[in-house]
Amino acid sequence: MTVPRRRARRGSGDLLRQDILDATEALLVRSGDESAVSIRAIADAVGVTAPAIYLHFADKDELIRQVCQVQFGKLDAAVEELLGDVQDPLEQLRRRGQAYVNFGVAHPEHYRIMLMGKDCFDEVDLEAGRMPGMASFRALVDNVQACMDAGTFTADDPFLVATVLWAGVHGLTSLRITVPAFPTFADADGLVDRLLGTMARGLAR
Amino acid sequence: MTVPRRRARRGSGDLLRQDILDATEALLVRSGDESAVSIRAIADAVGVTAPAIYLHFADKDELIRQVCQVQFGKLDAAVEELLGDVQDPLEQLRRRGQAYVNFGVAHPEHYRIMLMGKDCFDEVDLEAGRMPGMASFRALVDNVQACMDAGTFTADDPFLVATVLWAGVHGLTSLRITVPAFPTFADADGLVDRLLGTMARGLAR
DNA sequence: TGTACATCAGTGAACGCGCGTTCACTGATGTAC
DNA sequence: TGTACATCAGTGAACGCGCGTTCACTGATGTAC
Repeated sequence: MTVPRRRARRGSGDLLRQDILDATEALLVRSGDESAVSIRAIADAVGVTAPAIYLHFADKDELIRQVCQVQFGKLDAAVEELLGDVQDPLEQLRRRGQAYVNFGVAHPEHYRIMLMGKDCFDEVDLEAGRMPGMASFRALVDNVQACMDAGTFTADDPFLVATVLWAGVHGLTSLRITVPAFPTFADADGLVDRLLGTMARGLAR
Repeated sequence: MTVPRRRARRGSGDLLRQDILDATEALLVRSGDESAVSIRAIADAVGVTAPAIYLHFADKDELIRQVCQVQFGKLDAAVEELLGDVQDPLEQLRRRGQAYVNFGVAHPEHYRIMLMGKDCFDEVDLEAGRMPGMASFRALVDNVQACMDAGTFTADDPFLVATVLWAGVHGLTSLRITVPAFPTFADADGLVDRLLGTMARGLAR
């Protein structure tokens, strides 16, 4: 254990809970993948023994899932922030894509867990339509709709169009994560623009 | 061990080698992911004890890598086969995309290992430009070039354009693998066509 | 045709390891009288 | 103000497990004489 932790005051047990979440995220960032992040390593990073984790989370799965949800929130925030006060819906779309890819490449391990792993989504959540990241997707759908309303895109099912756009941007993100050495990935930003430009042109009226 | 194996004749040790490769692939298909496929499970499936594996492969990594390479070959073959004798380069491109996605969705675990895992590519291979699947990508580049030559696409760097197309198709493939329950994935084939149609239109002259 | 011997495919048992999780416990903290 | 007690955050040791890998070996197969 790096440095043992002082015990929390009574009724303040939840402080540790937050620290566990933070430490788990930090370990995921550093060590790479989920299976490399053990309960013992997390406990050690927090300055506590392994069983203490179970005072705050039912099991490892629940802990990891919570971390994922937080990450989806951060992705959302990153995208919205880069949008700034841009009004043009097409430019919004472009920025959305850029922010998405940038986030994924900057947090490859989180992106992996969120969208490239197994059991990314709780079955219960899925069935109930409460998929994490769904809010973000809905914002994309609205953006596509705005492009159609503005006459920039041909009128079409915005949900389907958004899926296609998402696929493209996700494809670029995940390939940059798994095959970073691929030659054309050198000019990364250019590639996103190119992808979105191509798609926008294909969707244009 | 399900059913013990008869020992190979002298000089025929390589028979087991092939059986090990096959069994590993089969286990990957069934059980899902790499870490779930253990040396012991492989040996058991072949009808042999675990140490026997090491007579044919230096370690687990090498075994898995070999399986991956075989899979890349199969993906290649699947794509080329669906091409048939189509001449129109744009239609070729469309079929290429369809075959790619179909292969990925039909062999999700292999696709995972090939293009969604960590350490997909041997560093040595990468540095030498001998990336598995590179042959397949080059064929895509040629196809794009053909589209340009035919005047279907605007003249451009075919390598970059191929990257963008790959990203799109890979995105769709991998999302269908990780988030199969996503609503718009119901009409799977339609989605590939839509994606490729949009991109083709965006690249058109 | 028979026998001694080298080869080599494969075995059986064990190694050390790290994992998630459990369980009985300790001891600091706060509360009641 | 002091003391007994309940609470609860966290500990220490251990559980069983499956993993990749090693190592000394066995015994069938082929070969030389």
